[in-house]
Amino acid sequence: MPAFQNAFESHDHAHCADDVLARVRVIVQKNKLRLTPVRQRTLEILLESHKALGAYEVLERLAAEGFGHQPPVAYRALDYLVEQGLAHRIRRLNGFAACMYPGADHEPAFLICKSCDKVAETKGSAFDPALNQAAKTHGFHIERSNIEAMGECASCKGVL
Amino acid sequence: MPAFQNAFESHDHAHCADDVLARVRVIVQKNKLRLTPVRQRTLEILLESHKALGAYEVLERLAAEGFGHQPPVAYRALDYLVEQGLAHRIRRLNGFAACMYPGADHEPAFLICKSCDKVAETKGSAFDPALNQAAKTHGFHIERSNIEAMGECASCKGVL
DNA sequence: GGTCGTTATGTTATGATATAACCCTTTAAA
DNA sequence: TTTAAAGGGTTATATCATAACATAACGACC
Repeated sequence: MPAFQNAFESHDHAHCADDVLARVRVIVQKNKLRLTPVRQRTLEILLESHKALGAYEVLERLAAEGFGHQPPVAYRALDYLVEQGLAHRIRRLNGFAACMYPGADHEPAFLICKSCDKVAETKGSAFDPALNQAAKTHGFHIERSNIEAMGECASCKGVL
Repeated sequence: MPAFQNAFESHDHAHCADDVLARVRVIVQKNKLRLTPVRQRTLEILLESHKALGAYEVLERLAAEGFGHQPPVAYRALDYLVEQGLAHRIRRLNGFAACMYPGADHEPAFLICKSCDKVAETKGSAFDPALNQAAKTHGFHIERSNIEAMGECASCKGVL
């Protein structure tokens, strides 16, 4: 498993997505998750691109495919995926993205390209050292953390 | 200037806030910022506590003090402060907090206590090493980044 | 195989957050 | 002192998210 899933370079995306799905299947088995049809499709929709999707975008897709038409349908599926570590919330974009390292139990970090809107995930091995140090010193217990970095990817830099 | 502003321990907050304001005054002078009444008050309101405030909470306060009553009043003041580096947006909380290190040009990192809702800012010296490395390797140019860590502060851990 | 508590999925309605567009006033610079 | 730019107020609306409730599906158990 690579340490960095480069969403920005062109790649065999079908393989890329299938690879994630294959790992998801293992986790589903192992943890006895109930990856129901809505949830499965929601994850697949997220995996179609490396962009973060808003809940309402996902909802549109789900509705078109015969699932419910109301916001909670999408939010529930998305929240479930996030809880199970199969997706992440990208707060800066009010959106969601499939986790590229399902099962790896990591603190996610994201590179977000302001030009093409794509999102790449890195699997940070641990909490940021400086932050971790500060937390330790003052007795703060970190449960979860995430990093969102805005910038521009190589492809877009070349274009502009 | 300390490397970590501990919002969670009891402290002389009036001094703490005044200290920040004093540094802000220097920056305002140096950069010829227009810290108008709404903006100044908005910053002061943020500085009253170590909690992140929603735009509508700020708005209520401003309205009560004779400023405008509509959302853009608060959002404009808050956005200005963020642009000038005098405040930060805490996305996880849909809120804003005064910057504790104005003028220090840093990538902020936050410890957010889930129990008392207070927010402490650390002045990360640079981008997260792992993320920075990934970005470099793939030619991604990071412009801004921030870290938001959820957890529980020492005071709240003691209580629970 | 029924039954029963739990989980899932759908609904309607509403809450919370954020911005667009417009108009007048203030500011600072020519 | 005119004038362009920035500020601050408004109304209206867009966008994002959840509360509360009803029915259906699941799965553990006797």
